[in-house]
Amino acid sequence: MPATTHQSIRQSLLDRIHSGEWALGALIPGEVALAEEYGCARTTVNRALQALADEGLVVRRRRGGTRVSPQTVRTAQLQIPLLREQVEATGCAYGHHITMRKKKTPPASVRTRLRLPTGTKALFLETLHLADDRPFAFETRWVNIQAVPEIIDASMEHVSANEWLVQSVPFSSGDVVFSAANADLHIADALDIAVGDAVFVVDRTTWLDDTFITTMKLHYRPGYQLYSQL
Amino acid sequence: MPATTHQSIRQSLLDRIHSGEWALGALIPGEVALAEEYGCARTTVNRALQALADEGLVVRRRRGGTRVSPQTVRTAQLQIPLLREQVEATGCAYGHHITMRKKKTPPASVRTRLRLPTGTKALFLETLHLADDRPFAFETRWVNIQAVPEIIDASMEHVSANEWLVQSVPFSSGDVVFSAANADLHIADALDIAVGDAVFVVDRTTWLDDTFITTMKLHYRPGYQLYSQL
DNA sequence: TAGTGGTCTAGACCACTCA
DNA sequence: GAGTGGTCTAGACCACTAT
Repeated sequence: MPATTHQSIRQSLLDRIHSGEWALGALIPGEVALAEEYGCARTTVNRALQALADEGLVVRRRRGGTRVSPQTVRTAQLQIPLLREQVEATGCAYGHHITMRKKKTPPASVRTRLRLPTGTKALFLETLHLADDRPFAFETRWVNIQAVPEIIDASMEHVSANEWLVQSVPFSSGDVVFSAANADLHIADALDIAVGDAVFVVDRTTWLDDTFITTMKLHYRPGYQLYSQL
Repeated sequence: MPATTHQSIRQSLLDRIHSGEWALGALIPGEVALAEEYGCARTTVNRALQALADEGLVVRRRRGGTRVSPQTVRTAQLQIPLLREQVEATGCAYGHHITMRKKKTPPASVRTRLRLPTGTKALFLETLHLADDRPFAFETRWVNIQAVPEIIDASMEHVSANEWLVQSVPFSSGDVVFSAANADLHIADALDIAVGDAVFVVDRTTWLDDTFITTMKLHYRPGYQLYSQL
């Protein structure tokens, strides 16, 4: 006897979509009909369909009913784990080196993007992340001292700046940009690779309401892959 | 007077987290307490907290209560739009060229990964995607003819293989891998760039239950960025 | 074992939008 | 105007787990 939980109904509906019972773009029976078919309350069916809608698998409109999403492209969930976890997941020992740490005035390009007043100083950090003592990723970071004054006194010996911030400061919004670049001399030197080697680059900036918290740029050693399930 | 909708409660709870009322890792009042505070049914509070839990902002455990997630790293939602949409979003006209299309036996490396029986033929496609008639991305793709026989007769003049598949065939699971690579001669030639230039690479494979549907590899022209909100 | 979240129900009203 | 999804409520029982 099948349980009539919203999860089991979600799965059943999913199966029926995959089986071809409802083609891409086709109309699905209404909530009341499905509730009767499954022998449960409409609320329960609603919840199952809501879940599918959140995942982008169906499209719902009042009066228009529920349709199977006409396109199969979905949004991928990206994990973005801590660097330490990424390294440890490969079975290597994680370590890091702070190669630079100083208060200074950010260049105009950075300052305007972060909406900092002219003349403001920010904390600049360069960190080399290691896997089994070999370079894994090179990080450059700006931190807003006004927003996170505690960071000045934080010891970064055992916990990287990334990890310290993630465990200490909330943020309300942020963005990530992924790209590929040829290593310049500075990067190549830090990662111990050849100039021109293709490196995977991640740019991340976070905000708390309208105050800038931190921005970072990560250069991964060649061979790095970012994996995601659909 | 504030409406007591699950959305407004979600927002209010979010604000209280951002304001520091509840620090990272701190315990949030129980559902009954919050329901009383907001003057609504527990179900409504539950829904708001569920939403925050789905987004990874809070962690909930029976008997243990609800806590603000101790780490601010969240999962990013990646859009993965159609190439045509990516191109048109930049204000350019989209076009594509199929530079190769033939049935052939995939190499062992591909065959085993896709769990195809030895000797099986599959459809191999090479497509050049254009923005304003200039190369934008180069795609190589394998399609399982057994799973998608209709593709043999599909005209690809006006709709790319990518788009045709996305609009015609559902899938139940898939994976995406992002990486960076130096362009080899073949890629450089197709994209009209120099050998060694860093290209952004996307690998995507989709399945319907346990049958392989298609796998593709996309090489983007230098300068391409993948953007995502946190 | 007690307290928390997880879930289902039955009923109700509302908001949107298609015909 | 009618039919669909969107949502809230009040109550109930269950499942897990910290103490």
